[in-house]
Amino acid sequence: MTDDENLDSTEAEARAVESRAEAFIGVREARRSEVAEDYVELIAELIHENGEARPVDIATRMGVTAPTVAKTLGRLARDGLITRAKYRSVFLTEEGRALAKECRHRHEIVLRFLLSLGLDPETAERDAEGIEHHVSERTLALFAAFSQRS
Amino acid sequence: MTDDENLDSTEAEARAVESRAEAFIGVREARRSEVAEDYVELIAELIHENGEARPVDIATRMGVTAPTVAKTLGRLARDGLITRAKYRSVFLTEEGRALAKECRHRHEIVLRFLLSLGLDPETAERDAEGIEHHVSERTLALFAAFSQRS
DNA sequence: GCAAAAAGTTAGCTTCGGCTAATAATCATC
DNA sequence: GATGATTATTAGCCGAAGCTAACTTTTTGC
Ligand SMILES: [Mn+2]
Ligand SMILES: [Mn+2]
Ligand SMILES: [Mn+2]
Ligand SMILES: [Mn+2]
Repeated sequence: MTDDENLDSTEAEARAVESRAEAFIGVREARRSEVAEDYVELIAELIHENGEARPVDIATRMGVTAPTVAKTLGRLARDGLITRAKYRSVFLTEEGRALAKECRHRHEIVLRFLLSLGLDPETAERDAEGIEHHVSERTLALFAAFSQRS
Repeated sequence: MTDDENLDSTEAEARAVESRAEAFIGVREARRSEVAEDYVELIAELIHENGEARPVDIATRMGVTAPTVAKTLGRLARDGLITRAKYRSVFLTEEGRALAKECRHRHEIVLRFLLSLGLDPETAERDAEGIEHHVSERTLALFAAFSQRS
């Protein structure tokens, strides 16, 4: 093996390592918004169906306790996704509404895709709830195209 | 609307809420093992390729700092997935090896599936790294079948 | 309109998974 | 085999996201 080859393979290896690290970094970044995404999506749905989004309804649907919801809503408010008044229901900001819409759209595409693959609705819903947060724009487009075509 | 209808729709609604909550609970549970899964998978790969898994190599590939690796390895050891001696490389336990094998298998199926859908390799690797942790056995089987067939 | 139930909040605890700074051990090189 | 570079560990910080217990406010039903 020449020195040149050695250098080349070392550099190629370095690029591979770097690119792998970037994948993990990207996943960690996606992870950071998962909870916020699920909350705004659910809040939008509750407002649409019930006229309002009450913490108690968020809690039962998310399968967490009321204090957990309270704390999370605090973060959402801090991040400009919702507004709220003490002991009152929650409202989405413009930004929150935009995020909710985007999340609902993504959720539906992923769900439809899994269903069109032949998955049962229960499992499809369960898997979609997790997968939706880790699907790039490109993948989403491929999912949508597949469901359409099939 | 009769009382009966009212009761029925209320109970159906309650079941829907319950099932939704279970989906979120399932996703949260999957989330709890994501880091461990990625680590054992990587450790197995490093041992296979380099003969040993050094914290520094784990760190560069995961895109985190050395202390983060040290702390995570502590949890993996506590959970019986690895063994280690101070200032030495890491080894997988029987259980760790089993988990690594399972994760590698799942990772490959998800990756191949995304590639066979027509996704570019870079994005496929990135998305697979996140999606793999949220794919049920059933979905995995469908993914595998699809890649096979196409 | 009051009492009980339901809903919401607050305080305080836990674990996880990230970080920096400082220290310690190992390895490589001369 | 000393020493400088690399690698590993420890201590200590932080925020997210869960929980229980205790308290307050609002809503409901008589
Ligand atoms: Mn989700
Ligand atoms: Mn969703
Ligand atoms: Mn992964
Ligand atoms: Mn993986």
